Amino acid sequence: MVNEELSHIFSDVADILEIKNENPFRIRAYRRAAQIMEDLPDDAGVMLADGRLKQVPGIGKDLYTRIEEYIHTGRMAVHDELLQEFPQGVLDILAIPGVGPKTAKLLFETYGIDSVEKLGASAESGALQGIKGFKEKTIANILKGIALKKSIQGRFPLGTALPIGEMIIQELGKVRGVRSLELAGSIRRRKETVGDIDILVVSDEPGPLMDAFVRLKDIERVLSHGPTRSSAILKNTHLQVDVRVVEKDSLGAALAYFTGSKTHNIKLREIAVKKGYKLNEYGVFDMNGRKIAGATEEDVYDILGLQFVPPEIREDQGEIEMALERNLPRLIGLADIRGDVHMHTVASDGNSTVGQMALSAQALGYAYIAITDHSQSLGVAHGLTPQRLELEIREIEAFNRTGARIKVLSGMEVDILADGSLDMDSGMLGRLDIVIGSIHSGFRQSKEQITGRMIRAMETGLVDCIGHPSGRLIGERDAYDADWDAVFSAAQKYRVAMEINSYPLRLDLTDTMIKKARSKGLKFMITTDSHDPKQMRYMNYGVSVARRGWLEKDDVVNTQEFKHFTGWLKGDR
DNA sequence: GCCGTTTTCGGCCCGACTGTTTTCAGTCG
Repeated sequence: MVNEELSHIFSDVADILEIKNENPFRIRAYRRAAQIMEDLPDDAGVMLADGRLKQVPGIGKDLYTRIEEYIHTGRMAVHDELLQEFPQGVLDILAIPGVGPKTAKLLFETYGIDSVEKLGASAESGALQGIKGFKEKTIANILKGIALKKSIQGRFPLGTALPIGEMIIQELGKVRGVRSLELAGSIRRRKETVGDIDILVVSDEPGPLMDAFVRLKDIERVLSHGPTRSSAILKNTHLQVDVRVVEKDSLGAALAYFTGSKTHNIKLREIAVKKGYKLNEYGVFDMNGRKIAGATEEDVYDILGLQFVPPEIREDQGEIEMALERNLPRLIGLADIRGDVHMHTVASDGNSTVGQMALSAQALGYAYIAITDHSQSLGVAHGLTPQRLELEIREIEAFNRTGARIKVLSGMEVDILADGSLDMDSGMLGRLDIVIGSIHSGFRQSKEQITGRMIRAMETGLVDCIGHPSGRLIGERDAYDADWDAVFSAAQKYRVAMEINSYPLRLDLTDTMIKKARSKGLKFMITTDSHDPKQMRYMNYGVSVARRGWLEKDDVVNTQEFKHFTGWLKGDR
């Protein structure tokens, strides 16, 4: 994906400029560009072609030209030239925790160390002894950093990090003197992957709290241990956890600061400066240094003249401008979901019966669910033949006669076959309350094939919703290469909803694709795709993604009460 | 390198921890 390539290149350029001790604001411009490329709502090449790239804030004349150059030639001269001066190995060294630009430069220019391997060998052989600023601890830290880097590859899925963060919060909550604990950082923004876990604590006894944290049994290594801030690496996952103690009357400012995103924060600070204030993690201060806000996040946003911005959309994607106009969307919440309408039973690859799934959903407060087992071509999942689907429909009808409060809809997650046809005869599908069409095979088809395939499925008029539309699995499989403009336009034409699949490794559609789909007027269904009653709890992940995609209650069909939801399914769209 | 109802030049966000420093630089978030 060209956006990721550009992000890496800009990040490399920023790194080398930093090693060269260049103008820090020029470096920041490149860093920001790297972030912007990652968050772009569409392919940079497409946005270049249709003129939208020119409008992107933070991409000025120079950066625009460089992006253009890369898209047309596959290279960027400034990047190539800088790599001539400082080879890739130096950038790898810079990526080691504890090694910054100054150290990398010194090691390379004075000692010719241009790879992590050489650095490791020099550290072990004692060759680094005697270099100014290098004593035993520094050298030991470099070796630890190299080992750590090897063990940590990339980011962690939200579904991994969030439960761990909540578990640590629970543990630390038992420590004497603790008044409140909050997750901050990208985990609070509910980004689909997170780099680390940030926790803020208000405590009457910070010292013991910090001691308790670094002694947690799940901690493998303590990186730092101070009176107000400590960092450690967890066993097994090698996730980094940062804990900070803040004063009660600074909690709001600290939450805002440590929740980020970085670009959102910088904008907030700029607004503060324009008003003659100073904003830091302790509060908002007037020109006399008097604190005028900080206890709650609401106060901080309010005194800056902004509407409160929900954490999930603090990505500097226009939310600050809208908050200034008090025009933010009212984001959907978990409590708005009335029914979970994509789940499996023992009939295909689930592990519970219709009744068990239904009663579990009822306990969660839902008014309705839909049973949507797989179709027959998905042999590995024991997909249903028409005869077995017939039996399942009867089983659902029988459950609905038991007098249970919850209503069960009959449905199917029918495979969209390689040619775009559906894996079940249309007569059967027509009898069902809800049909989700999904792709489970032929992921590597060409862009034209995949796009045409999805559109043909929608043209049948039998599909209510496209399941896990992009097909991506976080960290395992990229989204299909489809023409999403064409797919979403077809979905709009045929009034087909897009699923937001809450399964933690899917989270599909993604936040940026949701924004794009919504801009075409599409509706959504947030579902869990549960194969077990426990998995119904994943709904909060899907809702988080929807919030990151700026969705409101009315954008999501399964927020409607039963009568209206079934009305929508019957064609009242 | 970006950006602009005060500016096309001169601004651009802020603090904690570590290690080695006897007063601070480097790194990180």
